[in-house]
Amino acid sequence: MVQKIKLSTIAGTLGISTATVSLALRDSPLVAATTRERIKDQARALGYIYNRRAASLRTSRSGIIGVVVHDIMNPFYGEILKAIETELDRSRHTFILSNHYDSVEKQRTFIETLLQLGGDGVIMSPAIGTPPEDLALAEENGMPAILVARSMEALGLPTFRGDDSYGISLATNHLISLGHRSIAMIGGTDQTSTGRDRYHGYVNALRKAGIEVDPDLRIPGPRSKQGGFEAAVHFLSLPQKPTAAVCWNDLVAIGLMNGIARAGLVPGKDISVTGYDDLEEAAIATPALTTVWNGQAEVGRLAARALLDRLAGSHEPDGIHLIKPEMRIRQSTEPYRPRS
Amino acid sequence: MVQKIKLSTIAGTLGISTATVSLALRDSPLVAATTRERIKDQARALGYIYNRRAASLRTSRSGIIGVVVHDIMNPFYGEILKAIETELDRSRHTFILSNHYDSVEKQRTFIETLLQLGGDGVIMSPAIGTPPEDLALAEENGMPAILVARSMEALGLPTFRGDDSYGISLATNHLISLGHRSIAMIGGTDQTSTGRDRYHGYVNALRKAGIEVDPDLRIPGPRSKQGGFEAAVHFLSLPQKPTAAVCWNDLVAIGLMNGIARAGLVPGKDISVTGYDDLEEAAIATPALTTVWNGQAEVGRLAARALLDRLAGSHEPDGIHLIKPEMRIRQSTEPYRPRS
DNA sequence: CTGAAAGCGCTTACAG
DNA sequence: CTGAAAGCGCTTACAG
Repeated sequence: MVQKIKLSTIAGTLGISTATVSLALRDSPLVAATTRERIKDQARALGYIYNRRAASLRTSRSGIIGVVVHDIMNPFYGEILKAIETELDRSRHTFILSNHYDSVEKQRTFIETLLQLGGDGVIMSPAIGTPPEDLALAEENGMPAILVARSMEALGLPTFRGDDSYGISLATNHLISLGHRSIAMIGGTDQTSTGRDRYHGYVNALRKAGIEVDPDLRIPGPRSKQGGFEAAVHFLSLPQKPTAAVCWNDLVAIGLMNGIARAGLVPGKDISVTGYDDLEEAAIATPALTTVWNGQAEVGRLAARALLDRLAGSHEPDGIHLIKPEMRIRQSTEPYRPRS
Repeated sequence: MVQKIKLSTIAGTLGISTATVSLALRDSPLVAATTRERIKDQARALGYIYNRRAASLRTSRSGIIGVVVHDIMNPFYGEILKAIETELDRSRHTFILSNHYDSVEKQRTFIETLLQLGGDGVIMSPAIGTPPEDLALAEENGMPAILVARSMEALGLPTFRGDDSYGISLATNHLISLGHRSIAMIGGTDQTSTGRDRYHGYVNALRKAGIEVDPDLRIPGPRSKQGGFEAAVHFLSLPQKPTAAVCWNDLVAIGLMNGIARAGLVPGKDISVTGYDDLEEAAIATPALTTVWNGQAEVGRLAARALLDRLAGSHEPDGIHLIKPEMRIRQSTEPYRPRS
């Protein structure tokens, strides 16, 4: 590295002040167009690199937005992130990403780091067990927070997610309408709002159809392909011999179908399976997965817009914004027929 | 937000200088242990937030490391990233992630942003068509770069990736040893070093076994599940009726198997399929995928370590470090039998 | 072991 | 339309 080029270097070589250079580089109308061009050319020629930390120290805005979710390798979050990225790119913000893996400490460390870097805002899907103070920390230090996919009732922060209770009832009703009566629910946890909502949606749909709810038909836990795959053994050995499974999400459904196939049964034919989310992958699974579109791209896009609007000064109403899920019927569900 | 707490606030309330506070908060032995504790307690009590931009402006180190790959939603990169994250977390570095989607402009913007933020270093899998100047830009401005998964011969930067030519020959030889003679290669591109190496490895393995290479058995392009799925139609209609397919990666292989199943054939039985990478998902695919372990976690871990070592002053030898791939035989490959 | 002072590279009133 | 000067919040020699 040679010697650092800074504003004053440009100003010096051109015989003008740093104030004018600073203004010109940010396209201020206060600087004459010709001067502006001369300055920009010189900056380019010298290989000038704008020092954002200096600027940020002065203005106390950094252009950095933090995003923290459970796991970016989970395509559900991946699809949300992609939408956030698209929206943020457009407004020239830099985003810093982190997984919390549901560790409250890892999440808090991330929020602190973001504050230290002068983050302008944060979009997060809070870790299980997040104490409200951890989110309040952000807001108290002038860093607005927006929630996606999971709610935190205590704080009334702007939140964007799907209507889980309604969505899961769509899947359950679809199976009921095909004649299924013994329907298991695979995966999820009572520790998140999403988990509770989906289980209630499933229970309510069964009750409305006059089907007795058998708690043994619930296999909580799985949230991944691996989890769904492993749950197949448990599912297939249930004495009630369920003919259908409502899965926590597409990953669990695909894993479960793989496990069912491994056991010699045909998913779709022998056992009807529904997913949740409608990941890109759902349509090309074998059999193609019947699932519930959960609006990941919408969630990401709206959350990013809400944050940008807030940073621009407009104050949208807080509270939960629910995206309405939609049924996607494919080949993994078929009319009821008894299991041998 | 209330009024900002800074070093001088702490110093003021305690009646000492900011120099002492600064030293104490970073555990300098220059400050007496009792003073240090008193200062730390006060910092905590006041809710002090360290201002990294100010510190970074002064020290010209930021603790930020950039990582840019083709697409973080691709589990191949996801597994590399997870290993990088683990290694970087340990040394209290913050990492900024970006996709370039093989857009040279998006990649350059990212490098520039990183320089503006004072990034300490960057780990990247360069976009197709990256001009050497773009990487030189980083080095020239004092930001060391480490390459993963893809090479850029021109610059001699430290590079960590699998030995593609050797790895693909493992898969090809495995199929040959099962008696297959008509073996297609699905996916990949000649525009990356990886793509060229894998195709050559496949061609060489066939030649060594005395099998004539038929260029029509190559279906270049696919790199995703969707791509593999769509390629199935083309593959199944090849007049040569190949009985096996060496796939560009696990995603293509899984997609291809889904496509084969959709067409009424049984992947593994009717058509043997190999993947590449050994993603977590390979083992639970149906049938379980025979593939080549490509050492993603190793690549990520070693690249992160190499960068941290360089930042700590030690200068490892540049050049390409190849991870040796290993065969993972599962159920998607079986002995040859003619196609009807 | 602790303090006074300069300086990192910007931006922003304030003058002219 | 342009310039001189202060200040953002740290860290680091340098004194004592």
